[in-house]
Amino acid sequence: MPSPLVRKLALFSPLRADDRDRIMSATTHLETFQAETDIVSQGQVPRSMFVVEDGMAARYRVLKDGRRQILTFLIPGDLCDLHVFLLKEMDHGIAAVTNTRVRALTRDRAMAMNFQHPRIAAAFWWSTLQEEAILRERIVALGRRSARERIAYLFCELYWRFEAVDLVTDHHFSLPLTQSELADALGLTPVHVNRTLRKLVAEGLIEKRRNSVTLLDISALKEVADIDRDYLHFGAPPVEVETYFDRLEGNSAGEAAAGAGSPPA
Amino acid sequence: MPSPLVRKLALFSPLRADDRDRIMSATTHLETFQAETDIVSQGQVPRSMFVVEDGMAARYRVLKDGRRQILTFLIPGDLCDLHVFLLKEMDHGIAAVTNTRVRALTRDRAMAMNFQHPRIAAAFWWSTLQEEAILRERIVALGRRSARERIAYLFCELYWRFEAVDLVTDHHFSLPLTQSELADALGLTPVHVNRTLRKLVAEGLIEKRRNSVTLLDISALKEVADIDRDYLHFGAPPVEVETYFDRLEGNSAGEAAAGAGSPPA
DNA sequence: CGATTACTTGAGATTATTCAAATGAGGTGG
DNA sequence: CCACCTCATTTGAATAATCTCAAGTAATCG
Repeated sequence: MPSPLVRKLALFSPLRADDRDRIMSATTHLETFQAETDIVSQGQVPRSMFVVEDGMAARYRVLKDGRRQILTFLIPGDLCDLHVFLLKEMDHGIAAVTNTRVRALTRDRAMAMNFQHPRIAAAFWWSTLQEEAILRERIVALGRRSARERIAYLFCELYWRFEAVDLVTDHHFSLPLTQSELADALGLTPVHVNRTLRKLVAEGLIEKRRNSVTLLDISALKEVADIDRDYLHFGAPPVEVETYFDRLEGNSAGEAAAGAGSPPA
Repeated sequence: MPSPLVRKLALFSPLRADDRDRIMSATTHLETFQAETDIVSQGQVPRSMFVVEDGMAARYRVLKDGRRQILTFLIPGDLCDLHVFLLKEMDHGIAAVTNTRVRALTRDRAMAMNFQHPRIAAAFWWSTLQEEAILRERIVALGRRSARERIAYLFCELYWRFEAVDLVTDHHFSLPLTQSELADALGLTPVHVNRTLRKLVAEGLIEKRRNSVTLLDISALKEVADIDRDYLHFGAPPVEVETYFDRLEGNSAGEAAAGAGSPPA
């Protein structure tokens, strides 16, 4: 049984078996966080990065007066704060939404993998880019989509992301979020989320149980939200990337970090 | 006269003189884009990445029915789509807001610099991380801040970013955005931007001319928006980063890409 | 079972939008 | 220099979306 991380990376990255093994063996340490607790706190200097094994977490920020905005949800397979070693402190927090298990990865090991194994660096980078694309889509949603469209959008996104790590069965996936949390993610009020949600239910587009959803009509939801799966950038990287790594390994297995600042073209 | 890129990188990155030279000499090709034209279009497969030399550009997405959301503004010194070589097509477009000059950087050169010079890779990465932080802050603004707070937030952000590349004099900087563009960035209507803007003017917090703003009372604006400069992550990286690179160069000037998957600790 | 938390529903208040029209600034050609 | 044009800004009034407050219902947990 491959970890969700490996499952997700397999969808896009130029990783090879040995790199996958490296990642696997660097992330053996499992840690569990109770629901509602911080995995990383805002302002903290993080000591390690991690991969979500199961459960669900959320990046969030709170304003002084208590208003909260959930920035992203982290689901199994998501790499988290790979990069953080370059920054001094977290500008947001990460909290477990449900009980969540994560695999920790120390700063040192992450840096070593990142700077010594180009294919791993590329995979890490792809992951960051997907995260960025997810943030952009959220901005579009909050800035220009109605409440109804926002819910449709978020459900589509989560559906596709869960699907990518094999956690969807028959259009149904686990979604342990309260309406209040949905509201904080979508820039709405819990009350308004409630009304809008149950309108979608009434129309037969979705089915909502306490800890899960079923998307009964995905193409209708896509239509409502005006969204397409492409922004998640699943799918193999461009061929040139593979070519590039082959060339890099071919001509410099032992000197990739040396000169050669100029390109072959 | 250093380019704005180098000026910006100097604020945080572990780059050394030789790396800076590499970047400079890889980005000699200047290109000009007229206002309102696309620098990169949505759906396009980008052939190169670039650095903004002067002018202003915006990442944006448009929905089928014409609603537009501006995601980020690109100002001089901003590195743009470093990463893009890993992805197949753009999920958004980048348009020049005013006449804008950019320095192009081919895919090959960018990949070479990124994978063969760890300090450059780190600088690129930092830049991506800052971009991500900017996106997060925008999400907080659109999701949980009022119109008034959003404008205050955006002006603070641009102020700090322009300041970082020495483009602020006496609390005053160039801002060639129409109220309509501001609206598309902030998830509001032009009309509402107008009213809110002139309230801020009336209160003496800002001064707005056709193509520029003066922030008359930044601490009041920060208060209004409940925002702090820290999220932009300007400032030197943590010491461990510098230590890491020293070690990396010390023990493997010519074999950084070889084995050594396990960390020293 | 009682306590707590999540969800549901209603009614009125707000914020921001839409539509429409007027004003102002900058540029162009005569 | 003026008449004219265009585009951005400003203002007004009516409307729609969403929020707030408040109360009630269902579900969960010890």
